[in-house]
Amino acid sequence: MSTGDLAVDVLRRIAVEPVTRSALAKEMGLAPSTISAKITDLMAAGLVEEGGAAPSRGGRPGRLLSITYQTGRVAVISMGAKHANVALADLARTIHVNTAITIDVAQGPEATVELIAAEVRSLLTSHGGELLSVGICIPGPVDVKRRIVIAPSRMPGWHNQDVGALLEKSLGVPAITDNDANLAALGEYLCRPDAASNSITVLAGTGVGTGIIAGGELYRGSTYASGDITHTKVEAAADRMCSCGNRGCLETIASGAAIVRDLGAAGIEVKDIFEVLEMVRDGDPTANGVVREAGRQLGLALSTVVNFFNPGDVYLTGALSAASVYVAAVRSQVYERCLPLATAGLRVDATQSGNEAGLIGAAELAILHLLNQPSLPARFSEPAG
Amino acid sequence: MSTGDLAVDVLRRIAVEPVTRSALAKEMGLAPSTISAKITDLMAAGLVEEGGAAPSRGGRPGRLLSITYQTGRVAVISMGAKHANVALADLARTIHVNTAITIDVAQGPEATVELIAAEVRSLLTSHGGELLSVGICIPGPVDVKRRIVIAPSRMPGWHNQDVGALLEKSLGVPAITDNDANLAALGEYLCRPDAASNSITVLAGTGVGTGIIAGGELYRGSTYASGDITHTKVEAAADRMCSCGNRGCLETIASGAAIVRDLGAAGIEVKDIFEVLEMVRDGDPTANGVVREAGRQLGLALSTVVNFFNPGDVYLTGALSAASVYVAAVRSQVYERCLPLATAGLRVDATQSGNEAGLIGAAELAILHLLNQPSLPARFSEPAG
DNA sequence: AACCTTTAATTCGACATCGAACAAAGTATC
DNA sequence: GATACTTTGTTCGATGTCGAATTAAAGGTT
Repeated sequence: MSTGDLAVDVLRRIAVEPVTRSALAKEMGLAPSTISAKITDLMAAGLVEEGGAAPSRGGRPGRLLSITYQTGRVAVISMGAKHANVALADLARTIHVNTAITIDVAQGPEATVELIAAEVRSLLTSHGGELLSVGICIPGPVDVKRRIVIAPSRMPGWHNQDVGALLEKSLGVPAITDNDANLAALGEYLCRPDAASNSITVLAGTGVGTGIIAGGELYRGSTYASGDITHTKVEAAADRMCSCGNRGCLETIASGAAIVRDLGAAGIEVKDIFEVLEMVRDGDPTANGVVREAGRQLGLALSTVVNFFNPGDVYLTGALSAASVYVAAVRSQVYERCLPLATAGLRVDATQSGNEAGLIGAAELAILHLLNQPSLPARFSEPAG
Repeated sequence: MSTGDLAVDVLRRIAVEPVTRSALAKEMGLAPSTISAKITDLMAAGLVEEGGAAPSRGGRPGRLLSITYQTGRVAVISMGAKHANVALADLARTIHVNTAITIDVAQGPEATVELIAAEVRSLLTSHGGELLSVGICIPGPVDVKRRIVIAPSRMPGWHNQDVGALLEKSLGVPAITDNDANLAALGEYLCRPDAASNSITVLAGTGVGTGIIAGGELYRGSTYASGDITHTKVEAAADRMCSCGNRGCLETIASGAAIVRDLGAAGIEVKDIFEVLEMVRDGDPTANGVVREAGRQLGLALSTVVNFFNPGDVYLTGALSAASVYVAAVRSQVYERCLPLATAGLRVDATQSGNEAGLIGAAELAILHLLNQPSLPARFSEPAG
């Protein structure tokens, strides 16, 4: 993810970890003189400072550069229908605190955002740091350009709402909004040093969504609707009616909601998908079977889009990705069903981010958004409060 | 499709149609001074010359620029198993001649390429022009980087063959090779002034393949295998065995080969898909029904990838796209099956290029390849032989 | 200790692009 | 037909990037 602004890219890289000028030049493929010039500017602006010397590698040791402003924080939020994760990250996208709060989207945007903003303020008070920017993952389509939620099936009353504006009003810093699966895809891509430049990230929790990375960039489609696979037709769901009006959709058989429903039909009453996952961990055979079957059906649907999109990696995130039977079922179906050329070198892997991929992606976009604000240097050069 | 080389982009634009400097600057979003500098260089190299004056638009009239070397031709070839189209295009990608010859891929690469090269030489003799470059569409996967054909199911004996090298050896000019559906997608994208930046192009002839444009660039996937939808599972094909080893693949019901087979099973013996299309034009009810059903099944499979990829446009090319029942069937299924957000603003349209999209895409890549050769200016400034 | 090798960082000239100002060559208006 | 206006194209200074040469600061060798 290049920002187009070289100074911003350099600053971001320095924020991740102190580095020397020559390391920056090599990593970013730029001339040493170019890096030197940028560093001179950034130091003059008070954004970067020289630290100690890097260990010599047989020659003159380099001088480590680090960002001056270390207490800046971005608040990142992952919204569900009943819960939200609220976290604080630094400019290197490292998450420092991550708390879960209870919300209810049915209460509407204003009340919900206020609950979230209160938690952000509480975290800042207890953990310190100055808030610079906010990013939020929405479980529904988001028109990123106009920054509004579009027809979210699981969030009635949120259509056309500008959640970013509500957050900005309450917290007083710039905010960005995007779909949860998109941000999970971005986060997973950023987390992995060896990530393929084309990947599909599945977010499997109560619902199932996917995010797409194409050519190393987040791909959102022509109407911000990309990544839907829940309405792929699968034979095993042929007789089930879907909320979309058709029959046989994946959603009716492979989502967390469907798993809960199926267990209920089998006489096992469970509250939510987390309870199911506990049963799976405890070795309950019925729960295990239902989760495995959901994984098989997802794998079946995924094989279609893998054949079409030919990604190098498929990442599984969300609550269900914690169940190894689920991951194994998806993987075996994808490898069995896809064409040999599509599976050559294909990796199907559960998230390595402890299900923080969405938050990391949100942090990335929030930081980029912040650094693209015209008034940036002033904010940054303020001493920490 | 930007080449990264500004001079090349400017030259390409001038080749399309004489333009003035200021029009170039506006179209390409560059400063007038930048264009002036480039034009000075290109004129010094003998590649561009000033023609007459453009009509005044209320002020000083512009001076039209055109390319000096107007007789340069690229040969573009579209290969099938039994036929090939061999054509000559100019630097503006306009196709001047297009002939069909009989080949047989079973004869192997050397013999087949020699037949094609002979036709290219014959066209040059009869129509004039100097050959600058060659591009060829292959009905199978092509590793563009290593420039070899990979495991083409319809071309046994061509695995790992470098068709480009054979063409270069025979014709003595640079050659490029790519998959036919990829080039059709590129050609269709280039043909349409209002093309969406994300599109799926279906090439439906004897087989069915798709090419993908993502963010205005041709997308080829991680192993050059992108665009396969023929192994999507469709209910109507549930009992049919596919060459891939699974059952229920789209290919067994919606391809030209399947249509021919189905008509045979219904007691109507036909030679190939072109014969079927003639019957459809003549109003044969059985042929009509089979083609319509094939379109419905393709539309069903397409709806899955449209939901996933959320393109702005879907283009139908290949022999079957000439049948309006086929196009209508695809369109109705896509609109019926896809999510409202994915079909908002979605266009599903038959090719407008008279099935020359693949050739146009091949011309594009061949010209870019040519212009990126280090020895370019010398070649171009030679007077026409 | 003197010298060579290796790596780090800067200096400086070349080049591409931009934007603003300017010159050129028409049309429109009175 | 004089003047104002409009559009085209060039000139010129500023900026950003590159690459080669140079300086800086270590470690290793004899």
